Amino acid sequence: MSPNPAQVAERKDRIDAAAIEVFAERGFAAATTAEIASRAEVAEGTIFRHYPTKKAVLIGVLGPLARKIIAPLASRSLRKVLGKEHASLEAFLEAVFDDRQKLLRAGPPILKVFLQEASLHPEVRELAATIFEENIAVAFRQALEGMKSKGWIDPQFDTGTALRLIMSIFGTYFVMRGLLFPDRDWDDDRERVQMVTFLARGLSPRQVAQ
Amino acid sequence: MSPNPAQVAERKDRIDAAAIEVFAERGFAAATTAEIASRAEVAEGTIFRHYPTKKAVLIGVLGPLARKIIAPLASRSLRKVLGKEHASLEAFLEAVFDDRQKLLRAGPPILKVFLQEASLHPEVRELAATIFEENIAVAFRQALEGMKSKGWIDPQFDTGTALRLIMSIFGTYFVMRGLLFPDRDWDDDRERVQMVTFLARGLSPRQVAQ
Amino acid sequence: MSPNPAQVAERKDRIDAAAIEVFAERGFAAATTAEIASRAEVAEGTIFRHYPTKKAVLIGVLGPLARKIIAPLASRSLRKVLGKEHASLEAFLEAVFDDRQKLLRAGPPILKVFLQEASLHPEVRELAATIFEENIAVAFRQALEGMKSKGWIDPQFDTGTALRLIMSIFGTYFVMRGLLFPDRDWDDDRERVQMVTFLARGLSPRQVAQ
Amino acid sequence: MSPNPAQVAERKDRIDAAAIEVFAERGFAAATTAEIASRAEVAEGTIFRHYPTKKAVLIGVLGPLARKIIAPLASRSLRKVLGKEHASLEAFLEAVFDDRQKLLRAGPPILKVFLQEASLHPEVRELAATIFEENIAVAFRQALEGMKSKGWIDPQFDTGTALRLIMSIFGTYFVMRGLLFPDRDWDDDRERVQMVTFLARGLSPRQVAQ
DNA sequence: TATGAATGAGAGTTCATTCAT
DNA sequence: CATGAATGAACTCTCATTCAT
Repeated sequence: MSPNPAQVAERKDRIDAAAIEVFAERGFAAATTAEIASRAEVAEGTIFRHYPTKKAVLIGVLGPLARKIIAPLASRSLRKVLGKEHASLEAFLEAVFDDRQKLLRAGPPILKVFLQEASLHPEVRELAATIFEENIAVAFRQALEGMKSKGWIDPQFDTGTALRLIMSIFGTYFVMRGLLFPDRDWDDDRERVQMVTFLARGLSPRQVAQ
Repeated sequence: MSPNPAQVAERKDRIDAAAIEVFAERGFAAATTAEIASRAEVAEGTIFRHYPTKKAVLIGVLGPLARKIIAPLASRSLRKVLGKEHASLEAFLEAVFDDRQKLLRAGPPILKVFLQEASLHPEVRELAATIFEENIAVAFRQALEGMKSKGWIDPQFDTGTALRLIMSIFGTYFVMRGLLFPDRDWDDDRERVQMVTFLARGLSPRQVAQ
Repeated sequence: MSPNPAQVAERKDRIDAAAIEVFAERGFAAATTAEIASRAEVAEGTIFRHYPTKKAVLIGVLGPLARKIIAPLASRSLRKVLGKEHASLEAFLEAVFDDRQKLLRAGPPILKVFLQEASLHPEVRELAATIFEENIAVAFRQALEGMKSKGWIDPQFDTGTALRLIMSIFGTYFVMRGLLFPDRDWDDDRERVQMVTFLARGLSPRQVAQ
Repeated sequence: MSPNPAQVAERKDRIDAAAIEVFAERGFAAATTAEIASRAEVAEGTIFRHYPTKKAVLIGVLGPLARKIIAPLASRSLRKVLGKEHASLEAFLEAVFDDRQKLLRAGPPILKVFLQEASLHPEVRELAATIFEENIAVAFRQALEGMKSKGWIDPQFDTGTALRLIMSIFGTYFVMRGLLFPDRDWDDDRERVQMVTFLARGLSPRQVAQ
């Protein structure tokens, strides 16, 4: 009974997608529900049948969509990372980089929204932290622990810190490369080599001169 | 009331300071000229005698203020970095870290504004890039070149890349520590040691067993 | 779902009852069809199968419901008033007061709606006038005429005026007591005595010193 | 400095007057700020420089305006009532009636608003009670006490009750006559005589047959 | 007949900007 | 140059009403 549930869901999906787009382009505060509605090809009032306020759109769209996009990609990544026996720390890091890059090509607008709004809305911050923790950090730390015991990573580094170091290098690169200065000349391969070399060298125990 | 130039300038300074504060707290789009005016203890109309639009306030306040705050601190930092002969790459990196940390304690609101608005306004992005380039990057690269020739940094790293690697590690730490999760437990000393160790090891040429 | 006529009627009754409730609480303009629907446990659209517009709900609900609630109570009252031979004007007025009070305890929401909307909607005004006229005034006037001929009521008072005088005193008391200031301390018995004494004395022919 | 304060005040007065008008015609909930603005010949935004919300317009306009209209008239009335030595209770009541009637011709819209909104908004209710108490009731009760001691009013009536009885009779008449059924045929003089006779007779001590 | 998602006109409110003083 | 009241366009949100199911 009542309008086709599939259509209802499809409409909500269109609203969510449009919202992410507009939030990414304009930022939350400058985004208007009118524009979201028009991109979703939906009446403005329809948005408010699905979310009580504009802010609820932000929160309600970020969580589920992030899980839909990040979770599957993250688990693919982790299968690579954990499943395969990597030949070396470098090989592991290369795999991580490549995977992250694919992830970014899949869902950049939502990531932009996270970056833009995190410092303004504590809810977004916590959401991002939770999603990261659940989908990435846990398994990643496990992998790093494994490498510590193999002697690939210096045990003097706290696992959490090591994770942050890796993420700092790759994350900053992706943010600059993809969001801030996409028009600069980037030599991805060259940068990747240097980052991986640097990370591997930095994390591995000091080669004692023997 | 009075065209006294000193008063006029002082008023403008109050507007600028108030603007930065409000932009940092609410973000550009959610900031209101009314709040800026009230914090500056100035009539709303007065803002528009100094800037034609709200956006002009953002741009016009970011540049000069950034130069006023960042330039002096940056040059102090560079004098330390370039003037002193550091005993090692680690010593250099430690000095950089400590200096950056002081800088952040001095002017966090303006930095928050840069971070928040960079992805939304190309002008801000370019401004930040220019300021960084002029005040930090040039001299910093010089220092890095010097270390390359001393054999402290592996010449396989492009100087620009090396700079970005260092900034990635420290920058990400400061953003997380100061802006995103200031309430988590942070052991600054422990983290600093690990970051410096990691950076030094990662950048220095591989210790060839000899 | 089912065109079962009993269910249909029952649903309509639920809508009517819910409508009166909500109109009484919020006033017609601030009442929403959504709230009426939810209290009636009916879909919002269902309301519009029974009434073409929200205003039609008001009008269409007030008349029949008023007749259902007021008419029976009023006729009970009139039987008391007309049927019994009262010992005095006071006794008659006491009976009226007590009866009115019971009536008010039975159907206050609908009366509140009448009071609130009468000044705004001519239809409601006319409806109230008609119901009052048909169910109360006619018989009441008859009773008053009887008392005039018994010499209990001064013939100088027009019967309609006398009716209004009685209704003014009791009505104002009930509105203040029940609707406007229910939280004040009211000594109902004391007030009743005074009102009845006052009314009786005011209406009865001047006691000529004999 | 800044726009002429007299003009500002005049504009606010226009808003207040327009608000009362629209509230009286449509009721608070159905009144729109757009209509108030257009009648006041003011931009809609201007209303919100004077009042934070529409509800604040209601409250903020009712109080001062009521004091402006009711207080002077009430005091005039009271001077008549208290200053003059009335020849009889009837004379007193006639004076009251005439005075009230003038008051009603002066400010009916605002009174309509009070009547309409009192049952919906406790603030309005309290406001009305306060204004009535301060401007009318206190002095009126004094007058009634005086008449009790003169033997014009039966001391068995509580003064507050006597006040209510008088107000019930006159008030109900004015509401029906002016607001609810202005189009009926009303013989004001005839009604006045009857009300005054009725009130005087009802309140005065029973003429003991001697 | 009943449903309830969708609609869109219009509500109250905000705010950058203007301008008479 | 400073003021701050006024503006009105644009915003978020509400709600009676419609209509495919």
